[in-house]
Amino acid sequence: MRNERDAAPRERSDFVREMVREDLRDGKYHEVVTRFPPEPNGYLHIGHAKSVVLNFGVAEEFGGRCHLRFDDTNPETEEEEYAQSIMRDIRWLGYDWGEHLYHASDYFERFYGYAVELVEKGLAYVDSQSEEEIRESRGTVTEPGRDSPYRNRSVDENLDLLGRMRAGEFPNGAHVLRAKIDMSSPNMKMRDPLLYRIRNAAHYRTGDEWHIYPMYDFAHCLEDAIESVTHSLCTLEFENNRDIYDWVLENVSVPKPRPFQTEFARLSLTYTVMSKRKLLALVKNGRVSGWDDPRMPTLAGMRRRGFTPKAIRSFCEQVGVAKTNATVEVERLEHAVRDDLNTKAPRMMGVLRPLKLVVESWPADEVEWLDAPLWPHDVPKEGSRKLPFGRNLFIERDDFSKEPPPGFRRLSPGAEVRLRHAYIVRCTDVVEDEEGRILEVRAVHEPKSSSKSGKSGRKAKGTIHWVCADKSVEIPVRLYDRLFTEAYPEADPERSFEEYLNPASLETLAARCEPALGELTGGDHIQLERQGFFVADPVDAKDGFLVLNRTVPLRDSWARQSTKSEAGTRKETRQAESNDSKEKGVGGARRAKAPRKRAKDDSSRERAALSPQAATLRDEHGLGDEQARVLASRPELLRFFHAALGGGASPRSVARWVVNELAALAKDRGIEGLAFGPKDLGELARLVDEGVMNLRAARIVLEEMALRKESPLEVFQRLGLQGAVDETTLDSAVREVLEAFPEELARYRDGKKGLLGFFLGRLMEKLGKGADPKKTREVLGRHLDP
RNA sequence: UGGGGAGUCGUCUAACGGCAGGACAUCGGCCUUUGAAGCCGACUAUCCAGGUUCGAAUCCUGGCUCCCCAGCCA
Repeated sequence: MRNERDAAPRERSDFVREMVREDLRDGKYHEVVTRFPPEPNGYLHIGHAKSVVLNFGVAEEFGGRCHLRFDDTNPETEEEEYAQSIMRDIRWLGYDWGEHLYHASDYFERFYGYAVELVEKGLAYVDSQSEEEIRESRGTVTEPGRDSPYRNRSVDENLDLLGRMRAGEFPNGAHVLRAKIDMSSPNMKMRDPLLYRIRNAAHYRTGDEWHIYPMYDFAHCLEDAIESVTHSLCTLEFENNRDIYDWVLENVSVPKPRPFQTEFARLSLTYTVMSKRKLLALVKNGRVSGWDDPRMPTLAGMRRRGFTPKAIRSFCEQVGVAKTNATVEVERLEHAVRDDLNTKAPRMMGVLRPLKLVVESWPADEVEWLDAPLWPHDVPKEGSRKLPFGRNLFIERDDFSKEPPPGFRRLSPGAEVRLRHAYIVRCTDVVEDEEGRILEVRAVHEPKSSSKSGKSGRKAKGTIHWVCADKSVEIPVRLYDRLFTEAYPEADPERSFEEYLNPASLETLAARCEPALGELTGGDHIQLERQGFFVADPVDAKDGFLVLNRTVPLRDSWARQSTKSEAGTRKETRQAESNDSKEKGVGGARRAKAPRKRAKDDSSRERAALSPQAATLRDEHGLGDEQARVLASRPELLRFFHAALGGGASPRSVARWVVNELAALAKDRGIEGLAFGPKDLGELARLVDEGVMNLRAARIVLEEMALRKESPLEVFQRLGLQGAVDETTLDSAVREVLEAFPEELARYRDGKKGLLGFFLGRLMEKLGKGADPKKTREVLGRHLDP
């Protein structure tokens, strides 16, 4: 039943959803509760959007719910304004937490109760060392820490101190509450982590009620447990914190079933930075106009930039969820934006850098109002606007060239071009000033080529946009580009990311636009044909004032092509340099690449010679080098090997089972957790040696044996693995399989030999678990290549 | 050099011992009153080395590289 290839496309899945599905199936939970837990100390960015989409998405798909919970445990950085912006952004993205809005600060009293519980159990203590002493006695990653002199205070003293900390009797830093775990734990996070610190500061919600505030590691797991969260999804850097998460929940009385933490990779994007700290720095240093500057990767910025919630959501879904640290190319986001806007943004015309075009054949005082559709032929939407045409027009400076490069399909002396939605014109003259700057272009129009006359029989090789000079409106336009010049602005540890700010990330111009543009209101999306998608800035749109922000330019294969041919002469040199620059390039684009290549060289070294013990093992028992090496280095496997010997199987086969199969099984359960012993394994090896069962069947048997105490032969018989298949049944089975997959067969005969495995797989399925793969393959081979 | 994670086209991501697939990017072509969109095609990948297996991206062993952890931040 693996023929999903022809079935409906598999629903989008990832390791998180798979885990949730299993948990539900296994009855670990009966409902799914996730949460999005921002700290209100900054604005949400596209990285948070990934988490929002994941958490709300998973909850929705499994019929559960997702909580919005403010993780507001640090009074010094958090503000109501941030909380408001976060809620606004999540709603804008299209998600609704319903009644499930929570605050860690609402749980402060309960946290305190749990702290008291830990103290009473002797699992937490008040430490009165200075911050410095605590840091110093924590040890390093390679050296264990030392116990605090206050570690063994009595429960009563701890309780007393903790109560007075709460009451505000001490200055900041005088004491902390710590969990009593293990100062020599290899996991730094488990070296008596801090649970509470004194902060004599006003909290934006609880005011002066508290003088102690819980730390993340103490609070977060409790928040999840209190809310009956099932799947606590967080980013990879919290992997080390998972041990404390579990420790706390195992040691206090929280509702069951308790939540479990799972980590996934946070989102990084090229040409930007994504940490709140760095974004805050950009704001504070005035590098951008604020958190909602359209160049910022914040949701507020993207909204002003004209990105749509739908685009951001589908982008997040497309990049997927995994555990690999990865940086997504910003082009992917841009693609999602264009894809959405393509069917949502009506088309209009505006000239960014105007050049006067005089249609000499058109009467000076005559204006024709054309009817121009708002949508291209492939967007199934109705609607049009009135577009004035006259003698004096503006066209884009880039759309005229006195000496056109090859392939130029726009206006040039003597050449014809179509004016979008209007007439074909031919350039008759160019007016320049003394320095050769082009002042205006003159042309004549072809009256019979009007767009409204349908197929006029005339074709121009290109089409350009334009506006009527007298009837146009001037609108300020902001052209946004990437905020940084480097794909990985944080890659160089020697330099600040701010050194890579793109000086040209914002260009403001006064565009000449067709009259319909004047009707726009804040938040409206449009496409300026041939240029890009734009949005009427929703923040600056006040009192009838209008500014257009360029959301994203259109793809421009001409620009790509022309820069390429411009650089044509340099091409060879660049090619020659490319190896060199790849090695030392500043661009982090290659930063993961270079080391990878190096790895290849390093590991192709000869492997160290066999140890004396391994050599003895090999010679005494006739083992392979690899088998001997593994056995010699794993005492528990070696013991098992020796104990399994003597049952009649060849030492080499026994070694094979021990080294390959036993090692794998013992990985999760441990050798002691296995239901079989050395003798059983030896017997299995013998049965294979003697041809009673084939290797494939034996592996299935072994898996069963690991779970339940049962002899190899018993399992073998119980599962009906004796697959003595005679030639004729084999033959007809092969025929049937080949007939069932005619397409694959054709491709195989066409040279796609990899399909042999595909057929064999199907065959083995058909023949049952006991079938002998060698024999089956032989017969299959005869049919495939007669 | 302690512990915890991760390595699949340029980029992101699938394949749960059986056809290395998709998307973005790139490059061609078709179409075109947007050099857009759309359509068609091409290109390029399993970190390395051994081993097990009829068959390995997947299992075993070893190595390499990258990320995270020594805040009274989250």
